[in-house]
Amino acid sequence: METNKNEAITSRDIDFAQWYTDVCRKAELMDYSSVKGFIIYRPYGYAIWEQIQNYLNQRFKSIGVQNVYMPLVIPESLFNKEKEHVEGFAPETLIATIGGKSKIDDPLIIRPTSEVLFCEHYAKIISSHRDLPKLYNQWCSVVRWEKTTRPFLRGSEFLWQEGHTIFATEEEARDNALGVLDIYDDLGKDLLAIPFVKGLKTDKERFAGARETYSIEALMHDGKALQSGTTHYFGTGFAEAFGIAFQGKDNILRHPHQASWGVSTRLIGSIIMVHGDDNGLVLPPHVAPIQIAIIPIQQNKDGILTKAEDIRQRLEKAGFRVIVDQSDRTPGWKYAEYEMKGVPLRLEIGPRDLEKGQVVIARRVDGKKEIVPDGEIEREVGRLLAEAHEEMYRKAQDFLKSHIVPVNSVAELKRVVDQGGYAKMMWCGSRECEDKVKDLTMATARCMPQGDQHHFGEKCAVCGAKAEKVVYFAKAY
RNA sequence: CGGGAUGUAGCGUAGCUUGGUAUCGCGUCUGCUUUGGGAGCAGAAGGCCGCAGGUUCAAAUCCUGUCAUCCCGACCA
Repeated sequence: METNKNEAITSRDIDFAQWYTDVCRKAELMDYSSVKGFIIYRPYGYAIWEQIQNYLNQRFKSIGVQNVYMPLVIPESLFNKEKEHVEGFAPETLIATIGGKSKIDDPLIIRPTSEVLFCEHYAKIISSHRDLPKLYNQWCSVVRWEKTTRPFLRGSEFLWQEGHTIFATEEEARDNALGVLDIYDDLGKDLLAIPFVKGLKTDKERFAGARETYSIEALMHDGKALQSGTTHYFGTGFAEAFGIAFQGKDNILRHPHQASWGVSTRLIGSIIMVHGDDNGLVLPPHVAPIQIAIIPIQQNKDGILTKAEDIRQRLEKAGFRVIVDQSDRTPGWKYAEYEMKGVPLRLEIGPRDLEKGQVVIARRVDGKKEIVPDGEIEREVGRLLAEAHEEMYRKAQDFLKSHIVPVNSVAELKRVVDQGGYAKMMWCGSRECEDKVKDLTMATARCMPQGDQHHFGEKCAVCGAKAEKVVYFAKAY
């Protein structure tokens, strides 16, 4: 069941939202299901997620994280234990009230996040300082009954990882939250070719139940920000609510400190909207499920397919993800198809190439073609993929940097965010000023960035009081 | 959850005002010829007209409800 590729996708500049939807469907990343907000992750889209999982599993394990799996459902009575947390999620929970044919007395919440399940478990298994720390993570899906949904960006169900860690001291827990934030930042640099702004969330934007929330924020091509991952320091609030305590070496009973952190399939949305162009998806080489698509030209002629297959095997042996498209579509059709799907490199092999002992390699990121001698294919593919990653990261970083603009008034801020990008503002830290900006401009405080807290003014750009923080505002998804 | 739009074959659509059993293009299948930027010819298959009620001799068409998708707001990864 192929969809029709002949119709051009909507141009980004004409209708960015429509372009996004077109790419999601025509690149075969997902399909809609019959229930609002629940999407089908098709093989090509899921394979991108698997690359992200592989990277993070490796990084998580290097800091001592263990994978676990918690139940899908949470009894409502358990969920209600931490007050702020409940209030944060209550409006968007899906609840099961019937089991078999009988009514369930304590209704079961389909997890919107699993804090309370981890806490309940931790309360049982932690009693001594010897039981700490615990660094658990789970890969699962969660359900939040969303009003507006968009593929990958906001779904009623989405896939994610949620890490829930617990430590003896505040310092360790906060270090964990910050350390994983750095891992997420590396994920952007190493895998996704996406530069993030990372920093501390304002109190208003903080996660329900957390003491501190940190986030990585990506800037989409249309100038809107997308929160792409969060980490939280919880303090001892959950531990107190759930009765988690440990006896220290000093024989005193204490509550441990917790952190949690997660990224979701929303990252796929980030990849699409940061790198994509009017020809479709552009995948960063390290997440691309297919890194090289080999297109045989006049494939019925002697030796062409044999050569293509030989090259495929050589590249696979060298560690690349590669396919040969032997279907009987025309070469032009295949070019367009793999461009739509964002495959980083296309390798053409035809009679002329065979004769001269060479191939043609075209890069998705800029369309440039190179002629490569047969004997150098493995090496050149490695170089071209590395260059493509660098090029994509550099382009995204240039775009990000040129869209962070310091402002000294709400009027200036509005101009910046209306045009697209981050307005960088000095802020007194009050909720009133934050709310006022949102009311007047539709922009929200994305974060107070790490590494960009150099004060460039004395006064809050909203109220004129003494400025405490540098904060970035943007319109967000 | 408010405002607007739309659901007809895998995709895009005509038909709806004025009820009579669904049009066209692409895709799919078969065969031959093709192949360096979305191939050509010939033949074929494919439809609970989103779903559920109602009106009627008769409903894609009229009425009611419902579900989903898209866009714009309010709320959130």
